[in-house]
Amino acid sequence: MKRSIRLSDVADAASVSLGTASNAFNRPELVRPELRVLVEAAARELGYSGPDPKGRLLMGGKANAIGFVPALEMSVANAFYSPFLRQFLLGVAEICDEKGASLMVISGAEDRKDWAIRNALVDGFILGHVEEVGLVSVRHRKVPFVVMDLDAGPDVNSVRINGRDGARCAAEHLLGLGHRKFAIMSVLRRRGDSIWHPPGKPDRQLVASYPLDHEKLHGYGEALAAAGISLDDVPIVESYPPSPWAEAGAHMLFDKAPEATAILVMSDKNALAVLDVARDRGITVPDDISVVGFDDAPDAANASPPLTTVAQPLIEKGRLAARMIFEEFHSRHEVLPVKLIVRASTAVPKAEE
Amino acid sequence: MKRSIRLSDVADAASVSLGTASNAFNRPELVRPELRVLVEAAARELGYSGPDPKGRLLMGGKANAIGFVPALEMSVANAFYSPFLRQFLLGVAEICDEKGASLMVISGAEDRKDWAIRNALVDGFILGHVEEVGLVSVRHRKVPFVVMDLDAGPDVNSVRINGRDGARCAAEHLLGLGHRKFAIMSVLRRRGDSIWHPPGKPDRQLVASYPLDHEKLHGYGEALAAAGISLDDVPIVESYPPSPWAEAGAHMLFDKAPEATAILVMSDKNALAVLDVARDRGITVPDDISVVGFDDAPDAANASPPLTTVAQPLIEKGRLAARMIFEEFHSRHEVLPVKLIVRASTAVPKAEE
DNA sequence: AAGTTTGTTTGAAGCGCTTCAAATTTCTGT
DNA sequence: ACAGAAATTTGAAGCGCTTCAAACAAACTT
Repeated sequence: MKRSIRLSDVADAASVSLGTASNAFNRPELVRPELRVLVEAAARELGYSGPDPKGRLLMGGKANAIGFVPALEMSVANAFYSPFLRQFLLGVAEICDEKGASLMVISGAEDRKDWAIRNALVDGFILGHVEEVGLVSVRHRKVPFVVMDLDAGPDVNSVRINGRDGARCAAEHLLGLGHRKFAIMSVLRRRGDSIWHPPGKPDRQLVASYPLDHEKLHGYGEALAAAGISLDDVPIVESYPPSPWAEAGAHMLFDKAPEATAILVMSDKNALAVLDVARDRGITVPDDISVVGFDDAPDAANASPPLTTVAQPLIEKGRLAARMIFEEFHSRHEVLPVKLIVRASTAVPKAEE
Repeated sequence: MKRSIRLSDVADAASVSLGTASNAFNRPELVRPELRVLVEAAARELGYSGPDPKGRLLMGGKANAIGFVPALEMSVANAFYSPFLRQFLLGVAEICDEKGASLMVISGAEDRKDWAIRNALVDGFILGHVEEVGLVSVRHRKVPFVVMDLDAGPDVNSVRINGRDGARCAAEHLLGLGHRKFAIMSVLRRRGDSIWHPPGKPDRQLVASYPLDHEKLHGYGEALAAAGISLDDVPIVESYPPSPWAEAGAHMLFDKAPEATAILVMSDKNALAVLDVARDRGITVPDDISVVGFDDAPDAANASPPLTTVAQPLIEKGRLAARMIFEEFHSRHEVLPVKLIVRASTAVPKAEE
């Protein structure tokens, strides 16, 4: 097959003009039936099977697909592996089905993500937890896009959850139970050893966390402040959630902050690791220590003990993001509410002995 | 923005030829540094940010993505919802990551699937459990593709599991335990009431099942035949796996074939429903009846009782399929082995009373 | 200084298709 | 049978970019 057959070949073979051949395929009602038959016959004869989408695309066509860009440190596989992303993408997929559009998970290791975004054949983007670099590339594409859990300026569509609120509720719940000694576990964004932030230093900064986690930190801080506790006096550990890093972080927590009676964790993945490590060390949850997570991951409810956590409407988040693309919203900012789900990993603190 | 800026505008502004401008972006080493800077300046000036992939594509470019086409009756959401597809796609995604390609889940309700395939901007296709119609469209695209669990002729790449083998093992396992009274539950492909195939009629045909399920049926038949039991004498029910259809099928089974001591189920989703219904009806598995599934879905191991099933290497299947696309295999047919996983849903039959 | 090389830039020819104004044919009504 | 309306068809102009042979320049040779 030296050169593939194209529409003009078919047109010639059927002795009609290129325009008519095109219509025969795309707007058959405009061409006389007998001619249409002629064109179809010629096409069959030549082994031609409908216009190549590549050509159509150029002439102002849509790709009929939207792209999802995973966070910088993630890959395509994460979309099918991470329960978090899966739920979110389920929501996105629902809307895609509704609109008849395909969903493309954009590949690309960190250094190629930029290239991938610039070259993806899609009509719009949903950006996972991007950092600046992704934003720059996607802006260049001049297609609608929306970012998740990030305020990237007033002109950038975004869908976020109210992390601050959720965190506040979580902390208030524990305070209400009587806890006064806390420790916080945040999410380290990239693979690496857990980072320890000892209490007592004012204005500590998280090292490599998602912007949303900074919000959560404020939320915790607010609630604690209202109870007269300064965030500065609470130890914080940042841990990369995959095993074994999360476990290492949990150990760090138990080792360096043995006095804490309650742990505020910013992700269920980390929280579940805390539960595991606690069990290994013979620490009973919630009798010895309370743990509250964030996200309400699918397995949080089945953990032992079932995890108290802050649920976020992942599917709804996905739906909303997708709608923003398809309906070409502008400067739209949605902040979704979260909800504290009390399960069995929290209880009143053990009486001082 | 009346008309978006294009490469030729930049070329003009920088007073260089279109070709040079193109090179400045794509093969900078070919153009003198000072000129390159000039072009870049002009681009920045005009707000132009790199060649539009649409243009590039036409000139023999790759889309840098492969497409996955879900079974006719499925949608994009299934890719993130069904544990089966998710595992499979995880394997596909791994290879995509390796190759730096994106993964597109092709949308399309039944009547638009054809259109979607013909217009998807991808370099190759992986076809879920397609029926003929998908095959026809994808063939037209003249790009590499591979079909799953289907022998679509010697010239069509395929990745399959050895369903016959798996089914045979499952049946042999039950025969080995001493079972002689069987019932079979197959997978109805489309939404609809369960279909009952009473025993005794020779040459019964499944109504709307996957080709793979026909293979499985043969496998069951082989094993039974070796034990002197004719497949014709085994009742069969076909059920659509989602709730509540599977449950209805299970009820049908218990109602119409109460004598069976063992149920051979062709999918874990259906098998889990059988387990549920049995519990509801006060039938104890495996004491009263044995159940064996197929696929080893993620929750099969956590069912109560844990389900005996035939595991298939889903991830590996995905990897293999993806590799076939990227490495442009021709006429390659891989048949992957399956493995019986004995758990607690099977036991020796209850002694006759 | 004429003849080679080597390094750059240009111009034009596509890639495969859609669109639309203008030209042509067919149909209506009388 | 004929003007005017309606239905079809045509031809040409792009869509935005890449490629490649040819043209040109500057740097070497002998």
